[in-house]
Amino acid sequence: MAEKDDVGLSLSLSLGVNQHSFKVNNMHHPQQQQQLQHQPQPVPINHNKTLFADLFQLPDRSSDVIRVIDVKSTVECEEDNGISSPNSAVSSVSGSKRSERDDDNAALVASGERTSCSRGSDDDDGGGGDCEGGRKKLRLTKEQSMVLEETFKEHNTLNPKRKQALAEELNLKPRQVEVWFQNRRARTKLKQTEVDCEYLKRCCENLTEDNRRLQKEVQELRALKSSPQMYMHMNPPTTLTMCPSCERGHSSSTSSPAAAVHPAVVPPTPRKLFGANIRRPVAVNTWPFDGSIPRP
DNA sequence: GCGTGATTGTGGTTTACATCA
DNA sequence: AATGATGTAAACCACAATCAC
Repeated sequence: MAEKDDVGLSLSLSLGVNQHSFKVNNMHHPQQQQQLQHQPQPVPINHNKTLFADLFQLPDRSSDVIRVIDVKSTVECEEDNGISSPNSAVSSVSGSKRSERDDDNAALVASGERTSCSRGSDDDDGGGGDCEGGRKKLRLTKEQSMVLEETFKEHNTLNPKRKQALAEELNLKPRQVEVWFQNRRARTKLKQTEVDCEYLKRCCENLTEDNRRLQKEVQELRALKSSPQMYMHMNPPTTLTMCPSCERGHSSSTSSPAAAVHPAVVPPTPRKLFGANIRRPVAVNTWPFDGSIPRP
């Protein structure tokens, strides 16, 4: 537990959380749902990654390594386990189907019975009284958290079958499992965003520095150009990088026009783009990634 | 104050169904 | 009458924002 959580983040392989573009399993017919459950899970697409890769033309796309943060890096929940037994699951509305929830809520609203405790009909079986005084929150046990966490790592979304199975295994309601996954995704994404932001800041600083240096180089070259004699006696460039946007060579550490003439002298060095000291954060993982993700 | 379970509102997608040319 | 295109409502899921413990 200690090793991965030193900084509260764990880095591993995976895609991120954002998966707007893949909401596939919403069939209402039992038959179709059944079929769906046997289909491979839709592979979420990380837009953050796309953004980075496209914006900065990351060289490393093949690996599709992104940072994914382990929000709940501290799976080691507090030791207050006594608070939460699976059976204390007084919270949550009904089952996994929104229609049920909506119907419940709608019914409550319609009958004017809706209070701050918006628990649905799930608690029909004796939970009705738990509501008084606002919603109560259960605390998942260490075991429940661990199982959820593991499942989340395998895949950060749920299909109905998995949800049901998890709920049964953990003695929770499907809705609770669903909510846990939603919150987990949201908080993972939040952490991811923070890391991305930090990363972008550093990229920006480095690019600014590079820009400053290149401007200086341009000035020097212009000066040289105005004195042809010196121009002829210049040494060849020692390093050269390819400008990713215009695909023309740029001398990066020497100032010679020759660099622009022979851009392929040195292969482009991706690190140049971000500066040598910046390493792009690695994706925090949530599920295994085989690299075969279709891109939009 | 923070972590986290739960709620609410919203948007996107798919399907079934009705209507029309 | 059969058929394909189109519009619409319903159901579902995921997400963002927020509440509350």
